[in-house]
Amino acid sequence: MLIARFILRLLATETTKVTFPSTRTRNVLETAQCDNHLIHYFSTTEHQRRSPFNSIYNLPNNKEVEPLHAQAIKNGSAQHQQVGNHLLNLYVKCSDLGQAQKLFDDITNRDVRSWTILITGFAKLGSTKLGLDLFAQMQYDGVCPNCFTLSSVLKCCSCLNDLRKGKEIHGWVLRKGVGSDVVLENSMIDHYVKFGNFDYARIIFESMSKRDTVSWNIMIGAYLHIGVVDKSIDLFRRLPIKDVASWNTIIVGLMRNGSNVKALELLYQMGKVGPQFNNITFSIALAIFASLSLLELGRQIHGKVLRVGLLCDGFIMNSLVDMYCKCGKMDRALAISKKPPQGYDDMQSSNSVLWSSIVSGYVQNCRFEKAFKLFREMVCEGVEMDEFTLTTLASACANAGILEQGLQIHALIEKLGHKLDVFLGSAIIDMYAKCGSLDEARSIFIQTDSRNTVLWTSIISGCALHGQGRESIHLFELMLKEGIRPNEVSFVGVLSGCSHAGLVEEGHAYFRSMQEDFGIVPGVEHFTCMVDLLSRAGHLNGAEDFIYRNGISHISSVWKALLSASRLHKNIEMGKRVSDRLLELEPLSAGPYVLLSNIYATSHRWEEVAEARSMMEQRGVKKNPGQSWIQLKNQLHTFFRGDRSHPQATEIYSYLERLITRLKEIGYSIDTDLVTHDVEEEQKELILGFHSEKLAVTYALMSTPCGSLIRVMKNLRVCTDCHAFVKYTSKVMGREIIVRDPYRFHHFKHGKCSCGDYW
DNA sequence: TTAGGGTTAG
Repeated sequence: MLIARFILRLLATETTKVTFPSTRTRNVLETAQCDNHLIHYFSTTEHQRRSPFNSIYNLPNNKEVEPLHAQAIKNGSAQHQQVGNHLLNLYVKCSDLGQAQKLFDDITNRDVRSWTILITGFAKLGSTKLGLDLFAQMQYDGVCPNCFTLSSVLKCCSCLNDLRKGKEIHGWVLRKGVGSDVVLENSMIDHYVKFGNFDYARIIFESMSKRDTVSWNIMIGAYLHIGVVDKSIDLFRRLPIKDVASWNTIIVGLMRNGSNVKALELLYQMGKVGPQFNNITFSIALAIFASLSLLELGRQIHGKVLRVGLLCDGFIMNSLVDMYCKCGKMDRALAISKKPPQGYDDMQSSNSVLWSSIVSGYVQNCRFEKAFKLFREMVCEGVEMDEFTLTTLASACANAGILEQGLQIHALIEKLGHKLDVFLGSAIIDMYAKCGSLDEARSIFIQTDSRNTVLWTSIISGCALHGQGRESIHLFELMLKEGIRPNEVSFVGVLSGCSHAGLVEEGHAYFRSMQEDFGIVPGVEHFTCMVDLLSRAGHLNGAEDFIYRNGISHISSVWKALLSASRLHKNIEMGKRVSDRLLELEPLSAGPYVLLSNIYATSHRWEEVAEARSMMEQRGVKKNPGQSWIQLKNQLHTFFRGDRSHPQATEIYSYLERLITRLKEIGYSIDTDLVTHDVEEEQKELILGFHSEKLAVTYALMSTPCGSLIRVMKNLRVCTDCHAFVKYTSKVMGREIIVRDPYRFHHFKHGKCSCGDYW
């Protein structure tokens, strides 16, 4: 109901109008009577330039300004202050700083406004160093700056991270008694906010004799920036006149603080009682709908955007594409992205955002091959590869487990000279960890200089993934020592580390500390880790008790963990009870049936095995087939259980048979308990012999040089027989073998596995 | 003063 009313209101709204040039500017020109062409320019083009949404479209083009300039030179008025300043303004507005500088040098009687226009131009267009140089020259020339000059100079200081210079300006203002000017005071507040000097900002805000909406908006934004959501909402409610920027600021700030639903509520309120939406509001609305996967509302905005002719706005278009990608509608996203935006000021960057959204969309939808194909196209078309795109690509390599491609992405990052910020750093650490190179992940971690919670969590989880529970704990403690506050994911990392290494006591302690010291309410993942920890360590009854005590018996993942451990510890009674519970919760998932039949098979209760299998068939539940893959020389080789489709299948099977004979000589015996069908011993041996990881390891042994590392990826957990098989193989063949299953890594070396047979 | 794409999880 709320949403429906919201949409109705939204569709009825009109949008803010912005015109250029302002009436004031036009009057200046008219009174100056400087040049017929200039007056003609403004009087005839204003209505043509009018666009309801964005001043970008109202900006002049330098091809239009140049004839005006030429005419003014002809009339001898260009070097005069009034006309000169106005032309200067036009050049700045069309971003032609070169011409602006030339003209500035030509103006004979420059006043404070001439200096200010150019300094403001430098500040707005990012040439902040030049802005400060010009300010120094202005002071040298003895020209006294006004409030507008100082405001732009402060902006330059903020961009250049020059807090000292900003403070100098502040001191200068206090000494000279420039007087209270709201624009200047706003800039000072903004400057201090950007440097995290929140107290200074608040002192200035509270001492202001007159505040405008901008002053309030900056403070609201500042509170949101430091995560003080309640205070920002309080300030927003007290704000007497809320303009469109006030609403946009609070809504986008809530979204960035993770309060998406609250942001949605305020957006609804804005539609009901607030000002008309502008293009920024639409962009924010699309981002909210994207993050909440509200496709229908996103579509409504799309319709509105089309009706008001906003689709050509680069920002809006990118937001729309991203919304469709995040809602899984890649075709819609691609269709929109085909139409290039018009009148956009930074095509290169906009294009990069667009490609990045689509690559990210493919990664989120697990279409890694498509993502890499797009990446290759981006390289061919010379699209700028920024940190955003590269982070997404690193994440794709991590999820697909393709180390070779990951190495290429890392090399590209270094070639382009990108610094590993927290995002890129975390993604690269995660990529190396998930591709099996924990040492490399550690070395990258050591090299990073700015580390936040996510970056620390990436390496902690990486260690857990490789079964290095002690190392996970060590890093977690180091993180605490450095004053970095763990979040809920950090605890999943350290708990799963404890679980993989059998560290029961430590796991319990962290689970308590998470709630008591950090106030984090345990979620499904934490509970699952705890049940896993307890049950794998053999405390099956304790784990079941934990489930009921914590009121989590409706969560299927905790029962799955317990069921898996019941099989590991061959506890049939528990296995039966747990699988019954699990089948009630998830009647259509294959896992419980397979685990249950495995439990019965372990005790040779073939009737029950058959019963479980037939129940599965009757309900139309299909088991996900076991699959392993390896990458050799840029080519993926995939194997299924009993697969004979590989061109070298005959050689692989004969090699495998010979290998098994050799392994048996040193003590390997096939664990026939694992076979889930009631078949003859010899037949069971054959079925086990065909498990996909055995085929993949065998093919790797045949195709790679002696002594080289073998990496195998697997979609299901490794069975105990294959685990033993790979252990013996690593000993007999003198090879290091890494197997990645969906939950962790196994490093096999000299006949031992890094998991210590505990997985 | 406000807008778009990025990282960690049984």
